Amino acid sequence: MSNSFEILYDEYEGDFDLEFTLNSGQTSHPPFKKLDDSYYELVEINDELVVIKLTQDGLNAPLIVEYFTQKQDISNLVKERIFYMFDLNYDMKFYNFIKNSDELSDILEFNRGLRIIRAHNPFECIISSICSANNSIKRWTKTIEKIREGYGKSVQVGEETFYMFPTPEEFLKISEKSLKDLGAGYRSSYMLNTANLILKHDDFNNEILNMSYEDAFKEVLKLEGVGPKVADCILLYGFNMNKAYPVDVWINRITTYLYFNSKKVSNKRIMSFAHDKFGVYAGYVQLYLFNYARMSGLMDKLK
DNA sequence: AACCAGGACTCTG
DNA sequence: CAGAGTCCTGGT
Repeated sequence: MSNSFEILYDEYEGDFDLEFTLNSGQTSHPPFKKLDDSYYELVEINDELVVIKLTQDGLNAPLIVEYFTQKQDISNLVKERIFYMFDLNYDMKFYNFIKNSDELSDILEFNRGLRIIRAHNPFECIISSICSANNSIKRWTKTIEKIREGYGKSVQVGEETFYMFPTPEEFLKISEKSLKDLGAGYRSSYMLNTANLILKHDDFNNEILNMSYEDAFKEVLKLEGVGPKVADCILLYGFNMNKAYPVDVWINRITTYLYFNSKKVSNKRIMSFAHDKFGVYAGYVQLYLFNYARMSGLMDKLK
């Protein structure tokens, strides 16, 4: 059965544009499935699989939420999940911070309505992030979708089937050869070894969650296939740590363009610069700069 | 058909 | 600590 409700502009902080956000290339998970003018995603709420359908007619328009479930009305829980997923309670001081910066104020306008998308859970985020390393968004998306369709739980609504990312137990049933066949390449063994380690390490997620950003970074870096960039993606999207500033080529290019007069600067220096300069807003600044660098055409010219 | 883009890892200086 | 080569595959 299905239920529905709306989330109105004055219920959340700041601006929100669903479509813009979902298409911004964030590697927390692949884009939601689009059918007609709505976006669908399968989520797990209190051990129950729920298909969520989201519709929004542009920036700050009412977000129409419909969900499909076996049990009764769980609108409160679904709403809570959506607020978490798109960080709808986020800190408005970020807007003021970025608005008052000479280098960043144009970028705020360009990205109006863009939000961080939080991953469904740390495990999915960690494995997906490892798969994103040295990979294109397109190929990464294809691989993750095939992993879901081949090995995750599924729910059917009407004609459509929706898939979860596999749990650690389900994931570890995949052979290395199968993962390679799905396009994960040499990352396959990293993904499997890390999944195995997390499954054996009892309370891994809670331990990370209770650490400072700095300690968590060092800990996640120990996982196979996780370097500085992937570590920061995991902490930002999977563990809600907003100090993370994942530095990929795009972030390196635009940060050096804006703050280092386009000189060559190592990723390591970019990271520590961002921590000093942006503090707790680093994660959002990264998202806004990344999207701007990809979408504005500016970086293509500079290349 | 050769070459490049995209991060992590490993080895070397 | 920095720099270089290798890994896989889709794109030119």
